Amino acid sequence: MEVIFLKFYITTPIYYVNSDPHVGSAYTTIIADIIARYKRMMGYDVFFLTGTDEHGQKILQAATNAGKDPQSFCDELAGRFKKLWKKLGITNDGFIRTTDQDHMKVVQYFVKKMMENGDLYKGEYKGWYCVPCESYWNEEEIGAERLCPSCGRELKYITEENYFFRLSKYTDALLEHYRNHPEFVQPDFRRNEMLKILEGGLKDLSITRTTFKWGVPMPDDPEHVIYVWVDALINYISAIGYPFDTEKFNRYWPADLHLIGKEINRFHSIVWPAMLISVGLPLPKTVFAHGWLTVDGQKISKSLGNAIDPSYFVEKYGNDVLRFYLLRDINFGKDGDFSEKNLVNRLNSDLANDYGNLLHRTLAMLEKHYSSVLPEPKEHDEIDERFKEDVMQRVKEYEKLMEEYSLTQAVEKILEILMLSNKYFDEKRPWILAKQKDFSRLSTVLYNTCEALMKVAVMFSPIMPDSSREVLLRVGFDWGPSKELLDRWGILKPSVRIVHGKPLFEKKEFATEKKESEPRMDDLIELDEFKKVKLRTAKVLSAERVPKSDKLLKLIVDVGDLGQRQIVAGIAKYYEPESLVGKTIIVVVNLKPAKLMGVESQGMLLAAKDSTNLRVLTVDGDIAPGATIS
RNA sequence: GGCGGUGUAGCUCAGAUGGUCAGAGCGAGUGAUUCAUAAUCACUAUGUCGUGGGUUCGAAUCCCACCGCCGCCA
Repeated sequence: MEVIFLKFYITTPIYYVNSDPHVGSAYTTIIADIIARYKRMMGYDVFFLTGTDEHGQKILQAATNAGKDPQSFCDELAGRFKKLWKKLGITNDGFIRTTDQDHMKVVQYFVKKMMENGDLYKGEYKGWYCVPCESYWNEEEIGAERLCPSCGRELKYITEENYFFRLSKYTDALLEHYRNHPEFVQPDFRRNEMLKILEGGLKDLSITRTTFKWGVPMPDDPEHVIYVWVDALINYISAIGYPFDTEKFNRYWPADLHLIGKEINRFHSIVWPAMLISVGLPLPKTVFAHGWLTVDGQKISKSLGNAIDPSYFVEKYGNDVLRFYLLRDINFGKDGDFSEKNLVNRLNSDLANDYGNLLHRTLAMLEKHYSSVLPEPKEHDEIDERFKEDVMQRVKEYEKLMEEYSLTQAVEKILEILMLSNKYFDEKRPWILAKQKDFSRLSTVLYNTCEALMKVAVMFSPIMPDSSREVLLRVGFDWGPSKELLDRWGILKPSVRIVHGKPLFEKKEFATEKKESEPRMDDLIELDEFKKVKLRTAKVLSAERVPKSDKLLKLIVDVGDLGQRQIVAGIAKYYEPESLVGKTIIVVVNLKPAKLMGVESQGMLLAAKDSTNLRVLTVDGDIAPGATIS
């Protein structure tokens, strides 16, 4: 009889250690962790791998700049990644470094095998090369400036003898695989991009370098160092024992999911599979290329200084909140914007209000009316039954969505349960039942709400492990989340002791105060937008108070070729009408007319205001009324 | 330059095969309620479904053109 065993091998990219980890790498790793935890909960034997990519010219450069030898530089950076993952609650089973001796041996073994299979040949490369990017560029790609299309730096024309991988040979095999395995590359729009490349035919790939030494030496030809990407990709199999620990390797390979960012899709969806075919290994089941994060609408970049340190958010809001926010607010797969303001919104409304408060109000009543002992549900009606069905339906949908990596949609199902539960609670009015001493119905309401909350905590547990554990403890569980807890209604044992406890999530305020002199990047406007505002100089011909208003003055101004305008302005507290006459002021002339206290205003004058005073803007010296301002 | 995608309420976005598809959440407003973390529940969107044409009895949904943004490739 065949024993069915469920395994799940998931990987993140190995991160390039030329700088500290930022939200981008944290995002990928957190998502992978969520999937890994989910699969474990569902009973899979999970192997979750992450690690660091430590070879190549750029690392060498970064190490040199830091005044360190490359290995100790890498050791330090790899340590920082490990530390951050620990802080983020990442449950990786392996951490691979490409400078591990074991890994380097496997790379050589792998490349040798490609060679034996006739997939490598020595060729001469002539052309433009970007040293920092370790990339070759075609003449057509670089333009007249001869700058690197990727980093913008100067290119060198070089002639180099390299080993090439016969990537072109695998075009058809890959196309075939794409056709037979529509789930191979996700999301589907990424798959289509790769298909287009394949349909255009592949070129052979240069896979060694001779200009530096920081890498894995080519077997039997140590003048050559293996291209960093080839080195890096092999991590996915070297980390699980290929080719020496066959038991472990056969257990986990092929990978179920390579989770990556969209920028490295081509290496994972074309180059890597071709390499695997070359040595006769099965291909990973799915490559999922997620989108990029922007921060407050801006691309993450060092020059903008917005490369956020994820630790900041963990310390300020807690790990659960950060993880929840990333899944909830950034539609997994697409690009999305990371903003602290939205994070606080989600924390307050979804977590503190809908989730934490529901738990709190439920447990408070149990404490008060049942001395913190979960009662047995008694009388029930069609509302109770419908509630159970609605919840269980969401549970099933959640499982389905998680399976297909629709993570954001899966979270929405959990939140739907919370909304249903709050609604159920309000419909049933347990506080009224308590006053009426209707314990037969009160017990049912409180039990059902607890059961729903337990399910929510279980569903949330891959995403928010800490708070989920807390909720489970409070409703009387001292063991971890598992699939069984989701399978049917009525898991909670009556008579178990519950714990009321403190609010689960504390609300936060997001300080929006900004220095006006320091506009944030997201406040910037296009020149076009500014140009929409038509400003002119205007000479004040007359000024008088608007009757029955202590704020408004009515001015008649001369705007040169635009004639005279009547402007109503709220400056009466700061100016005597007559003192304005004769002044040349600045007015907006294309503002929609508006009526203030029944008086039409055909424009707006500009004024500067601080906490105590207001002064009308004027011009420096004489200029004709109606002069344009730009 | 080629190919692909996208443009829907203030914000973030859902809207197979054209006909309750004009929606959800957040924010805002009104009401209810008081068990609870000023929480919850109900009700409220006159949105040119980017613009202009076309096909059709009928289009956010199909076709063409244009504008904007994005991606992949070159």
